[in-house]
Amino acid sequence: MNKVFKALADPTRRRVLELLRQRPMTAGELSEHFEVSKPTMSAHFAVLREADLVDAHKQGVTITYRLKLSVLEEALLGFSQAFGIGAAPSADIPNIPPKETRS
Amino acid sequence: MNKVFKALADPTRRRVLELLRQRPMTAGELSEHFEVSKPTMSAHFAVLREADLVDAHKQGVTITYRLKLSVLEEALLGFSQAFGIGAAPSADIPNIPPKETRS
DNA sequence: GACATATTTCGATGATTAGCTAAATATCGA
DNA sequence: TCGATATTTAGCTAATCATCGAAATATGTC
Repeated sequence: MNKVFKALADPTRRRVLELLRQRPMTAGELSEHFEVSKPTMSAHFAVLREADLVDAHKQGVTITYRLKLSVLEEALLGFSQAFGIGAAPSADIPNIPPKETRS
Repeated sequence: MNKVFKALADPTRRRVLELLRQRPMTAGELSEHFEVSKPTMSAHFAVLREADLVDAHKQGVTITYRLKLSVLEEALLGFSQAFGIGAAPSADIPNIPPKETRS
């Protein structure tokens, strides 16, 4: 789960995931959406793979990346529920009323 | 939103947020839960403030940090919804006053 | 086999980050 | 005012990170 959050920390990688939400795409196809070099994109893909957020499927000379939505979902939902955010079985977690002060 | 994800990328900071989920705590009180130095913790607090995930309320010599749940919620839920995850919006989460830490 | 294509690995670089100790700042109580 | 306490700022180091160009790897085509 730490790796997932580390992976989500970079805007490029979050954008890659959003692109993959629509359909699987090849590395080159994904790269076209960004202005960074292909080695850099490749490194981003490696981080996403390492976090198990995508899987890579090689067909011939191309590599197709596919979003592993369940992994993203589990991490995000799991974390959210620890805070009582989102769809959650009503947990007995006390919350603090907002107060909006700053020094 | 980028700052929020950057802030969430560090396990210490995620843990701080989870501690603050229960009740507001002072910087020193929070620091006791970790094995890093206080200046290091102070830097983590600064990142969380910068991401607007907490706010700081100075009372006398101590500074009390409080989780801004709505900001966390908005970021997490917003991102989740881009993926169709965790569709259900947070119902009523009971707002229970903090355990009195005598001032 | 030679060549083009898709992608990764290598090696380097500059930026950011987490960590530390020491020092500064601010507040409180005597 | 002095000393204790809480927290931050300053200055530093080591590690991690995003990025690049060049080279390597693998595949398909002629």
